[in-house]
Amino acid sequence: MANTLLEKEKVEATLLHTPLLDPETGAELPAKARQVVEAARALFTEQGFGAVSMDQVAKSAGVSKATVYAHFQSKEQLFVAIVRNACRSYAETVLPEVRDAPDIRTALTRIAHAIAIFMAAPRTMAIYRIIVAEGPRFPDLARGWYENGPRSFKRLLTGFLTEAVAKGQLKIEHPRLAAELFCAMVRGPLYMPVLLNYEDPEVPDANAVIDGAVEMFLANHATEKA
Amino acid sequence: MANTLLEKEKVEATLLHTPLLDPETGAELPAKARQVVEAARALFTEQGFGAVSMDQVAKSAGVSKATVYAHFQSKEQLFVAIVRNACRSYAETVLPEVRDAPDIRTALTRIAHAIAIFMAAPRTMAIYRIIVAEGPRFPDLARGWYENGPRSFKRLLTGFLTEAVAKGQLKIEHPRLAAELFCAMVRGPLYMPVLLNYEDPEVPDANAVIDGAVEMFLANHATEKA
DNA sequence: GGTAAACTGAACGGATCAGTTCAGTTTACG
DNA sequence: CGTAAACTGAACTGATCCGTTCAGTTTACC
Repeated sequence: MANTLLEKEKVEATLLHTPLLDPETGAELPAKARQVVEAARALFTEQGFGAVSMDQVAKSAGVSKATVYAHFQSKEQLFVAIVRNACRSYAETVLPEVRDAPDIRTALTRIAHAIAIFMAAPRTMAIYRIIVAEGPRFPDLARGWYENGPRSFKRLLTGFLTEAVAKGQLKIEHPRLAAELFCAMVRGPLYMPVLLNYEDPEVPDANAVIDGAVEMFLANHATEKA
Repeated sequence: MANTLLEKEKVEATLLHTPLLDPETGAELPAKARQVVEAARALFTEQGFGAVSMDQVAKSAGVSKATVYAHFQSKEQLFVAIVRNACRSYAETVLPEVRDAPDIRTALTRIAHAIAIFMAAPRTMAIYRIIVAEGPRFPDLARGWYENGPRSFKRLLTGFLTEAVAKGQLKIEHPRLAAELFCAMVRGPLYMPVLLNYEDPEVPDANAVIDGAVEMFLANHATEKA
């Protein structure tokens, strides 16, 4: 399975170390506000937005409720702050490391690995779950998440594929479509069990999915020399 | 785009005409209970489980709240009844019509169409949204939905592919994996905009996705004679 | 050390909601 | 017609929760 430059730890570290920013001012959040955001993120992702009370958030953050409301106008605003911070793009950290892969198959496999690891991260799924659940109530938020997350990643992947075509490593008529299909092949079979917390023994395991997706992709897009 | 035996109307009709059954006894629900389920389904799928009160359900069903509780133990039980009924498998109605397709490419295209139409149905997405949102609170329910819905469909598709292999129309090493990848390619790019109610102009349209998926699939799995 | 800001904790208002109760009305049916 | 079941509507309980208030305490900083 080759060693992947994109270990699980590295991806998760990236997710954890993004500093918390105020979405309005762009400044870093003060300490107490950070505590609140961290606690609320843990609670919301565990139990959902509706199921968590602000008293719980305050208690779990080790802070008085008055302090919570001193930093965040409302429960909704707190939620917005969480998602805004959580979806700041991981994508940039994934693709550059892949550019120096020995061949295109290896590169694609690494990308697929990165997608799979990212998808399987509980935090990713938790945020996704909340976005899906509360999307109708926060349309702007859902849109922001989508643009910073999935769309941003697919743009980068499209760019990568386009470059590979220019280098003669691949032949692709519609790179954007190809990027969509590739992502979908890796993500599709793997995310549902994580989302529902239910391991379906019939679903092929991650490595089989990754290899299958790369195989399928190359069957359609490889150039002769590969 | 060829005429599809699987028109949107037919799929939706199938979804609408499945009779409402009591998940416990299997008997048909009495009239008032049906009203409640229908009203609750409309409200839940529109506003989500948490945002709808039982008073709203009763009012919208044209029924007293006491009657609601005469038929359903609790809000949770009502929800269970809704999802159980909603996910009774649509899959069986989709695949048989495809068996007499003139060639494998046409068959795959029709299947892809059916997936796309089903995915795009607001009712499908609404149920999915609730399953995702409330899954942690109703693990059994989420599992039941998954088994009756996605898994059941993929099993049928796997069977279809296996038959096609036996007939020499396709060559596939792992039919189950192939089924997963095919589904994912069609569904992946198309469902997010519906889910978030946000049309991303960068995402290829449904026909492009369907054709692209079929193309990719056949590039890997077509036999020489195709 | 002193001042201003941030924070605490506890209480409280106002509102919503799940689920119950019940006396009275409608419906189904023999 | 008469009876039993189903249903109504409205009030009520008990609980939760968001968000506010405020007197008192801690913290940061000059």
